[in-house]
Amino acid sequence: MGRLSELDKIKSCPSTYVLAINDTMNVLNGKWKLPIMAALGFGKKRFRELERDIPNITPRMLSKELKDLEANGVLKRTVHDSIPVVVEYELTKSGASLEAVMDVMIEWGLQHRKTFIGKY
Amino acid sequence: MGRLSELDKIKSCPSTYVLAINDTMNVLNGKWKLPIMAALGFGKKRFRELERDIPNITPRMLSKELKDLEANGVLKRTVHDSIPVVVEYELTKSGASLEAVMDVMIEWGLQHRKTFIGKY
DNA sequence: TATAGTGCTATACTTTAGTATAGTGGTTAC
DNA sequence: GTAACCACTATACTAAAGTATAGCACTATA
Repeated sequence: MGRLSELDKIKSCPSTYVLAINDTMNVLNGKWKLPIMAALGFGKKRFRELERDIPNITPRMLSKELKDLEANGVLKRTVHDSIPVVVEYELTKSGASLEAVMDVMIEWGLQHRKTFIGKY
Repeated sequence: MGRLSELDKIKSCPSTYVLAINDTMNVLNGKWKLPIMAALGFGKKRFRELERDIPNITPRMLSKELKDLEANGVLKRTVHDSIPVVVEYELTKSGASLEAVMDVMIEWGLQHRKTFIGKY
């Protein structure tokens, strides 16, 4: 109840909730963030692993997007001080919680494609 | 049950579900689509009304984004053949159903901002 | 008939996002 | 010692997204 009415309160003010939605969308913005998050959904991975798992991504973009995602607190970069160094990337709790958001996006996307292809 | 396992099946294949998520994100992509959808959340509006309600949008962008949104089937453009003509834009059923997706984005966005500001 | 509003479009430009290609400094395997 | 792998960075470019400014065809109002 308290939760629902809080959401309702926010939704009565577009400029506020547009900000909140933008916060969410910005985390996944661009061509490569989603594939990266998806690749990390199965567990921690190293830089070169990600580069191989995500077709056509360049190291430049991978590096940049990993930094963005880390800055947004949805993934964590760990440097193991072994020799040679091993660098691993994994989702944070916040990043993992994005899965719930992605789930509803998957459902809407599939539904939309169904009704859409039917019409046109 | 059938629904949940369908989602699970899709989620086991990243290339498929990344597509579905992209379908959803593309509908709201760019700087202006979300503000437009938000403005139409309260009911039908005319072109100039939208232009006034959305700060700093240019008619060029408004026109372009309205076309995109219409092409994506989330809003409908109606020309009333009165004199002078009145053009109205409103959400379709599909567009209105996006609200559920936006709701979870609002919740994640707010939660994320809370934990995030706490940390940095 | 001049002024203002509606619903746009056209042209030119800037800014941001993404690509292509090469290279660095370290490590290990042959 | 040279070839190859790791985790990137640097430079230069192209393409896409967004902005600025002006204008058009129409109607309504004074």
